[in-house]
Amino acid sequence: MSLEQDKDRFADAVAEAFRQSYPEQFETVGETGAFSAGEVRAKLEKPKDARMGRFALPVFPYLKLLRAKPDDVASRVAAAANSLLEEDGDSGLSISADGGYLNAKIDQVAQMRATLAEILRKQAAFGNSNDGAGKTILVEYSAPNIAKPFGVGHLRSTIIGNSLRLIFKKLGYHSVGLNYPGDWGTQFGKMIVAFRKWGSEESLQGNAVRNLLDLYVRFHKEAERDAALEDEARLAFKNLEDGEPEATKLWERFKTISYAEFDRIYTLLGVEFDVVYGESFLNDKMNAVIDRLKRDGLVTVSDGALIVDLKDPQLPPSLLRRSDGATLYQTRDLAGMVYRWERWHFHECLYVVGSSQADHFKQALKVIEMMETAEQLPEAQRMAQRLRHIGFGWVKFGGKAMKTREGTLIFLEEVIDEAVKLVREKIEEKNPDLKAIDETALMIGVGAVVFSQLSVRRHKDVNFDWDEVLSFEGETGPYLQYTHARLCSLLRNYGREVGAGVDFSLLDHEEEHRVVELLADFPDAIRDAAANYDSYYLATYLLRLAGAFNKVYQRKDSQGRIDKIISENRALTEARMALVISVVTVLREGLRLLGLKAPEEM
RNA sequence: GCCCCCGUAGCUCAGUUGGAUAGAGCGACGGUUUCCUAAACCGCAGGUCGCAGGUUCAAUUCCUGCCGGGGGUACCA
Repeated sequence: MSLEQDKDRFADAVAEAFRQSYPEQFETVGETGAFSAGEVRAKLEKPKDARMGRFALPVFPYLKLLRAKPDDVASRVAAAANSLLEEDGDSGLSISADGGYLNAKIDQVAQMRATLAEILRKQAAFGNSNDGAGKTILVEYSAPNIAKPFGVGHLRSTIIGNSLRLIFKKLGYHSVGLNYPGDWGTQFGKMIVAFRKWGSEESLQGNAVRNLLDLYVRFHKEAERDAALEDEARLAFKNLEDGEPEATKLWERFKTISYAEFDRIYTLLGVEFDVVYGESFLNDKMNAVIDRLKRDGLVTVSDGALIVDLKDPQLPPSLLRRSDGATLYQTRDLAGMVYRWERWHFHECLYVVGSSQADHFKQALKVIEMMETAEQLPEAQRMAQRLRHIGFGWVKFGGKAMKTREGTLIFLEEVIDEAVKLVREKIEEKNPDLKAIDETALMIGVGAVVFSQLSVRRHKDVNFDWDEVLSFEGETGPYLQYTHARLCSLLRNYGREVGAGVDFSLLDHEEEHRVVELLADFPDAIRDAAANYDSYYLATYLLRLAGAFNKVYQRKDSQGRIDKIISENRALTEARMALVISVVTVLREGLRLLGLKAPEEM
């Protein structure tokens, strides 16, 4: 009997109990009103404390209608519902009235048998669904800028997007991870000007990315004193866009240097993409969009620039072409949206991009919507409602935003190197005999950095704090990995398969029941993460699961001794190992969905 | 000026379409190891939920105003 089925039976019984207990009021609300099973089902919630019940119905919303006190209603309905359930035979479900709530208690053994058997059978496929069958979802993330180093600021988009891509895949979507590096735009005018003025052949050798950054920062510093530099940069970019050979050659070299850097970082992080194309890929696709918008009668000229007036006092116009004829970021994203729609006909297209660009996406979405409305496209051919900006807060350092131009950014590689170094020291101290020490240190160090980006809801700013990122205790990636490693150690020590005839009733401690409840919640945790486009929900779920298991692991008996998982009692040990296997399975799969590795020893 | 996000324990954050005593981690203090990996576990301490109103049986949650922080506000991305 699954949890969902229990909720349905609860709703049926309670709805009927309401009708029997308050027939007069039932007359007034009728069959589909407040006493219907559907209404009851929709009002179910999770009790604050798991001991109160598996799920609960508050009776407060019914008080006005019934003109009665909460305790009276609850106890009356509970009694009626329980006798209804009993008439159906042994149901494993009972209802208690407590403080105005109808708390549902489920037969623990039945629940454990159902949950653990399902996980043992499905293994890593537990939590899979076909929610997304036949649907394509695009996830754009990372999108670093060429000629700039990969800083911790790019980390969030990369980590969140990579995880979302994996989560949607698990839910049965055709999930396409897309990287869209910024390899075009005025910044290249700046780079070209800076390189010609202060750069040299040597700056493209050695630590080229670092040198390019220095040039970029210097440009902005000098431009503060000399405004003419900005004009020079605009001109240089215009030349690049017009295909000037020398500028194009420089641009190609900047690109080669940067892509090599990105690939190294992605390998380090274990991040993958299905499709990669830069902004320049859209260069020959922008005219078509501009022409299309013109035909739709949406384009006007303003101060020499080509714009779409969004007819919204809250939004500035969408700028398609500057007064000098050059295109903009907005133009390219519009062209990209049309391109993606024509190529994939996606169910949804997600842009995992910082919240500071919220207006940019509002504008672009509005333009698409106006375009599709003007063309009177049928619903099935419209994408405006399918485009979604998945914004996230800044990564700050010392309370301030890190900005490339000001040179106040921290290199991601620097952070990872430091984390790995500290992990290595810790392993040498605690587990010096570990064989794959380098690989393990890398998995854990990267895990700490990655998890630090997922432990706060995405729309909030996160403060980059060395001590926090490099902490391996408490609510961290290494905590999850450590719990996983200990579980694996139990499996090695046990060294046998768990047979079919496990007696789950032997798992009779509250701590064990709590773990099973959490295991049963795994599919919901994945759905929550997907529904909110935020892997944070999965991350905190895993922390709860690991915490719950650690309580089992270190539970003490009445004499104050650790009640070990593996003991002389064969049947008990086997039941507990079934639990261990289930937790390992979910923990490993959960970590994978977040983009973390799960070492078996550490 | 206008728009968006944020404001909960000393610090970093949770708080599920409004519900039962506002919860974790870190830090502090006190415990647990003849070791199934102490990167763990237990206990204790710590909050006028920014402020003031309003709606409601019920507000940290919804509405209005104000205060404080951040972001955005057409020829950067």
